[in-house]
Amino acid sequence: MAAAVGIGDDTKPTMRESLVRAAFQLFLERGFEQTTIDDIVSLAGVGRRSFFRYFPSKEDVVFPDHEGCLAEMTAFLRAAPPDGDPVTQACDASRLVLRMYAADPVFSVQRYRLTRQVPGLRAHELSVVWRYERALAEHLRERGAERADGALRADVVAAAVVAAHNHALRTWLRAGGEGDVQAAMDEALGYVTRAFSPTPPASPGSPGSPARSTAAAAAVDGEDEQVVVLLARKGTPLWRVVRDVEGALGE
Amino acid sequence: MAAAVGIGDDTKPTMRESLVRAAFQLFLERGFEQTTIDDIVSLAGVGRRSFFRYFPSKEDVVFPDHEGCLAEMTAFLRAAPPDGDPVTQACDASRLVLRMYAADPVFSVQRYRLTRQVPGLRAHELSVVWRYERALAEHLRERGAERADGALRADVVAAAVVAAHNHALRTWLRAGGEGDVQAAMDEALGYVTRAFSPTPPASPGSPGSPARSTAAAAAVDGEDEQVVVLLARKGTPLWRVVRDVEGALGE
DNA sequence: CACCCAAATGGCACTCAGTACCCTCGATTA
DNA sequence: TAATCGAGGGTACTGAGTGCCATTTGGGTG
Repeated sequence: MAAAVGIGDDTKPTMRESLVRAAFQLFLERGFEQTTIDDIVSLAGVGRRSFFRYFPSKEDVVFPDHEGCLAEMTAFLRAAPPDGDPVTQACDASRLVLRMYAADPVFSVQRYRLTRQVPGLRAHELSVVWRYERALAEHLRERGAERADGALRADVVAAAVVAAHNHALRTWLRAGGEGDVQAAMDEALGYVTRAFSPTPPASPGSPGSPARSTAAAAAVDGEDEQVVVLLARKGTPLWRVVRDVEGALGE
Repeated sequence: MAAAVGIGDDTKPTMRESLVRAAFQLFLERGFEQTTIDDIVSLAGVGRRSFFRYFPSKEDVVFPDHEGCLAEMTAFLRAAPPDGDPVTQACDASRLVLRMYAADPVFSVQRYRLTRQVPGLRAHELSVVWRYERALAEHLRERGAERADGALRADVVAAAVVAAHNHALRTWLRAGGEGDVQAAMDEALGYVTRAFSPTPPASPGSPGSPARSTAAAAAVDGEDEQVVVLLARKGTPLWRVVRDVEGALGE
């Protein structure tokens, strides 16, 4: 998943990149509403019709990578081991989204400031976030179907995970992208998992069942501690690595 | 707060009521997107300009009473006793919103079916719900400022309350407005209050505390392809593995 | 090289939401 | 009666988004 705006890329930028770059330049220097589609496409030097081939609406150009990120997240959830803790998996899925933001802090902060002051963008962001939340809730519902209140719990936990995620993320964005997002996210998600873990989960390093060895990852019993060895080609999709290593780590 | 559409009201309907009535008639018989503002105002027998005097957008006519309901809720929260339990107050505030829906089940069900199948309306509803959630979060933050994690907790609890509210409400709406909403709402909100009760289920060995220094990853150039070797203790939190391996994988 | 095909792009015209501005009408009041 | 004021109506405009068709581009293939 290349950076949102292909800075430092000496190859000819794609149409998407040109449009995003032109749009953000204008949005930042004169505002979202004060910028028309015609302004964007004329700065990018492309036809007006092309804009709507790449972005269904003016708002979508502000979130150019969310469609792919959502797909990545659903793939991650689908590939999650059925015997793992669904809440933990949901948290890990939300960390996947955080990665996208953290990959380009400057861009993320610019976008945050934009969406904060443009009501139309805030509304659009809500519908984006809503899709993540639905994906999490669906996963939790499927994996927690044995509970009597499974559907309710799924909705509530998904909302809580998203809220914690947004809290940590926005605190970081408000601070201009300075500081340790990961740590803040860990704390926020930890708060959620603590609230929704009726049975205190086994502490890390539990001498549990032997790990199932996958094609890529395997557990090995060392002298005094078990370790996991993972081999993966460079460029392997992260979710695939995660899936393979997750079982071996034994939760 | 009078019913949304003044049925059985023998006085001359106000402009608002005429517009809402005409709009819903057309939305239900030919769909939201297939209905233009001109259609609505000509059916209502008023000028086109008048529509936008009463509703800032076409979507707003579908939620004619939310502005007042939100004001009612914020007033309720502001008037809540300072020594009460903020979470309980937030739940009660959400019950206030439920009352608005339950006051006119037919209208609520019609609107639900409409918003479910029109993306634009769903997006608009999200921004409406978002304002309720912000109001709850603000209240929780103000009333729970003594906690260290007050702001995080406020966001998470507000999201959980709203999610529980929506779960119960939508289940009822999906069933056509039949059954006891109040009971379902009590159960849903009870689930949230239990999860965030003043005495949390203190879980020893909390999963939030990350194990230190457990994973390491490095990229190695092989004969014909690069591979990544990962070593990790069993039980290492998955997110930590992800963090360590993602750099090595080189995107 | 000529040709062709398919995808990508550009151009044009159109619908419709939303806004700015001004007009009319009727009721109240100085 | 004149001045005022508020509710509503009318007109024209901007700009987002769409459908349709022409044009270009970049391979293959004879």
